[in-house]
Amino acid sequence: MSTQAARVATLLTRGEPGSQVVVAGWVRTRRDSKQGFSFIELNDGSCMANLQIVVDGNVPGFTEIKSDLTTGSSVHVAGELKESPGAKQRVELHAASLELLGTADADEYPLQKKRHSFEFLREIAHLRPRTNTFGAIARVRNCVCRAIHEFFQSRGFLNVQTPIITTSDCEGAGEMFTVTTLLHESIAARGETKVPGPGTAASPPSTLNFQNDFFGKRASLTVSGQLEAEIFATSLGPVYTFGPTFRAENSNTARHLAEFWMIEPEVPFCDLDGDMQLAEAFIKSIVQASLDECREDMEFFNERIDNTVLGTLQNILDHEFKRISYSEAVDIVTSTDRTWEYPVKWGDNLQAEHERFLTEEHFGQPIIVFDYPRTIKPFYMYCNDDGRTVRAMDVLVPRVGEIIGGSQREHRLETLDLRLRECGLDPADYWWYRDLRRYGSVPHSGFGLGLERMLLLLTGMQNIRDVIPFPRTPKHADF
RNA sequence: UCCCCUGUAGCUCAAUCGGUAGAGCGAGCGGCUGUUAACCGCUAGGUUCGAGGUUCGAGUCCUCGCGGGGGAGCCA
Repeated sequence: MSTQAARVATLLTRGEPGSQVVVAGWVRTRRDSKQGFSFIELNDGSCMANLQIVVDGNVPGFTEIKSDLTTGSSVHVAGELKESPGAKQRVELHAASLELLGTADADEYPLQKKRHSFEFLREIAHLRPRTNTFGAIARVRNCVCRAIHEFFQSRGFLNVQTPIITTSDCEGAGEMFTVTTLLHESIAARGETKVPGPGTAASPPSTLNFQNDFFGKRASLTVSGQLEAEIFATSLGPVYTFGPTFRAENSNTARHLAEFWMIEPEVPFCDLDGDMQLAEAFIKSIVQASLDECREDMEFFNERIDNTVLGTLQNILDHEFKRISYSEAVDIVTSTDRTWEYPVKWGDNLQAEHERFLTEEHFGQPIIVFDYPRTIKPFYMYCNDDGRTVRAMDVLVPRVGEIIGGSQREHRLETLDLRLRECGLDPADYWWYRDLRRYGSVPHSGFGLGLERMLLLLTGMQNIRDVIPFPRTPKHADF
């Protein structure tokens, strides 16, 4: 085991026939021949494809362990790489030695040599990365994360770490998870020594005095790093955050998670037009990187998950995102002869059915809707001169819907205070946010991209719970 | 949180009007084969999600609970 194993991906693409190599991974399937030799499909997660191992019956110890080389077992193999006479692979490994590292009882191992439903695999999230689909998702997700950093770093953006525990309420972003130690203290006060685990019927005190809490005031898990990102953007130039985000909404859909990852750029001296340009270039760069760097995985998604994926992505690369104002969007939706479950009028939120119609049918490509009514948007968005709209924008894409939400920020102190009060908020609570407007205020803009929604777009997967390794949703936080 | 659907073998699903529990895949065994979604034969595998109820009789009908899916709202 002292030898560093080669990766299957490297061997399949660049492995030299005749070279001595060592590999390690998990058996996907084994086929035995009458002559006593076997074919083993070995997967090590480095790529979709398996490496075919040919094991002759006279390999030391092979006949003894052969029956244990079942789907899911792990092995360490050394041998010579040879050109393969088979049509489906360029090279194969002829084993000189083969060591069984761990068995996987075929009667019990949940992953069979057959197709499983995603619902079933979600129940065995600790094993699903061993499947083709979830391996591909993990690799694409990794590629996307790298592409995101590269996009911003190459443009001089600074990566800023905004807090996960926060006492600022980014109004409009939804319910927050409270972070508290008061439960521990109340339990200690009752003379109990152990804190009940999740799911135990702990009875919290009827009233919580957060002045006695760890932070001396109510603290929560962040729903957005935007307000803090603005601090650095108005000091250091363009910045971006890339971190986990938490929403305690009781949302039970294929597009919502209680814990998800969000990327939030914030750019000083930038208006909404610049913000929209940045959003479009950003999405296109991620799409391009996935197609360039994960070709095999992307073709798998197109073949086995959703055969419109590659077409949709190419369409995204080939066209400018269509920009329409909220007012135009309402006009289009109301002037079509379709009947809507929820009729819209100016001032209403666009419903999912309207957004889908616009991006999937009417335009057939990603669109950016901008200048929304101020009454349906949060306090921090820049107020237009018309007195009734704010400089907000949503990027809508086919099948997924809203993938980016952003805005130009209100940088005029008087207008900000007006809006805070209009939204029923106390300007005093936002004293540091207001200071950014009192001292050297500048126009600035930003947006948030949901990483998992981006992955839905890229992979064609239907459920957001399947594009994050360990999904957290109401009633679900296993693994 | 609301509306609709659903829960049967390890997995995916059948089971007519309420009348003896079935198939495919997977697994085990055997056969065949430089194989590769392998193929052929045989075998095993069930508290039909749980608790009540209606009925001579419940997988099937009713009530409640729990789980899963789809849609909606909230949003990324």
